[in-house]
Amino acid sequence: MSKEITSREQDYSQWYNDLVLKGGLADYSAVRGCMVIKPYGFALWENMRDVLDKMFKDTGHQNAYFPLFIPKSLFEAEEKNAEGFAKECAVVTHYRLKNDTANPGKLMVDPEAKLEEELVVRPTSEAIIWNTYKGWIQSYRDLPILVNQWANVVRWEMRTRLFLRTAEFLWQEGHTAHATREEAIAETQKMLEVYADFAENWMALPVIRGVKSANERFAGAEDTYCIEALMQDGKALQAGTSHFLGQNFAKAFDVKFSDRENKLEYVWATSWGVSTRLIGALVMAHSDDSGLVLPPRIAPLQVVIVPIYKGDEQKAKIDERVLPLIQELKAAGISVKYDDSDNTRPGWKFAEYEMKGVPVRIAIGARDLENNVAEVARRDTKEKASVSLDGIASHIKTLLNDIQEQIYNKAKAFRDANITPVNTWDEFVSVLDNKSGFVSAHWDGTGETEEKIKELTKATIRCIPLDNPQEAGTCILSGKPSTQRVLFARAY
RNA sequence: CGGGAAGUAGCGCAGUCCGGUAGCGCACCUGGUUUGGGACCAGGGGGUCGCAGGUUCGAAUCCUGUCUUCCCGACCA
Repeated sequence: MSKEITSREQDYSQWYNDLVLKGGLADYSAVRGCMVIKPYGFALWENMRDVLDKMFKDTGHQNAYFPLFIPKSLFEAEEKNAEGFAKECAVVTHYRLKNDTANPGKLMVDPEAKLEEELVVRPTSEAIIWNTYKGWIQSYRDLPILVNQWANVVRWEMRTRLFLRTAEFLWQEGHTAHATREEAIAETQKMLEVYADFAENWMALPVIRGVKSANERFAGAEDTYCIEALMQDGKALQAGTSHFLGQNFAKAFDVKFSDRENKLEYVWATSWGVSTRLIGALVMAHSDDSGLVLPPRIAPLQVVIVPIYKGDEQKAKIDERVLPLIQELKAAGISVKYDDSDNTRPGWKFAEYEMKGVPVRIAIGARDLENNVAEVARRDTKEKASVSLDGIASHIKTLLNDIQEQIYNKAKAFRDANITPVNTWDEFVSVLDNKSGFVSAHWDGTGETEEKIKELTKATIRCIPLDNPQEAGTCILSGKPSTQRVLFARAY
């Protein structure tokens, strides 16, 4: 089967779909808007999950698990949050099916099994968690509560895209409770930094740390912090969010604690999450027209070895040299696969592993053995080099680190080259239409202006960068005075 | 949810207008030759034509409904 990939230039959306499908990450399913994550894609997610999970635990968090279903009355308790999600909630109304007597062999919803109270399938878990926290918290001695859960959530999206926006997706959601405002804000910022660290150092994805405008804020939050990444087509993608929830949920669920002076106070809250959407970001940030390009630190498979031989005798000699090499690489903590299957030829394997984004390929043939070398090819640049078999394991280890760094540097150079400061409306529109990427511009700080800009250009404020330099200027649309630039972009 | 397109073997497609034995390439199986960028020869298997109704002697083909996907829009943390 030939697996041609649509080029980015020809059709960026189709290129993305081709990569996800042909790279073996995911498949469509029989359920509208829901995808099947295939073993290779799930292995990638597991690697990401494991790293993040360790980071959460290293910062004092513990995992727990809360129910998938949320009684409607709990869900609606925090009004803004409920309102924000209401339009995309799946709702369970019945608990039983029965045989359809009018239609033999078919089932129907049993009208007598209607639920007394409908259950909302969680689009996020603040409600059920804060309802639970009420029972866990009495005194300041019970705080902080630092809990995370790995879960699936459902948001009934109108238009879905593999990994980027699906009706059901996997994520983690951290939910913490604190005695003071300051501590909660510090937690929000700390977790944002964990996300940024993960994105940059593991996914090789440069991100901008920032705060959302009021319009883009999480429903029910006082402040939403985010990391924003730039894709190769110049569109921005929100890669993670961390919310300072103030006392909104504590008030909605009546969660109070006695402080040291025995005064009753409402608890301060945060929540933060990243999802399988990160896989979409990974694909779009690094890959090329030959397939996926995965950063070595989270690639499901770091090295593939392809033998090239004529006849069993040569194959045996190659095995003799390769098997110890595999042990050596594994001992160095490198994941490796020896693809000596005989049903495809080397050229096919080369193309296949390029499609799957395996960072390093080693090809070994009879000629190489004579010269005590192997051909080492790196996926990111497709450069090939002849490398001595003596000490090749340490060479590979260095190479993997180098690839990780190069991928990051390349993405960062692209990102930095696509943050364009503008001072006039004409420039603003022109950059969005002709260059795209982030546009750094003055904004008067009002929701009305932001909304108007969105209507006119489809660009939204992605974030107000943290540590943003303050400078006097005038809003590109309204001309009103502004104290700082913010980042606009068209986004996923 | 609106507009457009598509669904026929695992994948990519032809056949549909004009109803009459379901085809091609790749993949798969067997045997052989091969193996440094998607090998070749010979033989072989596999499809209730997305699903459900309808029209007809007869439906992949015509009609109705429905599901899934893609593109564009609306919506979206």
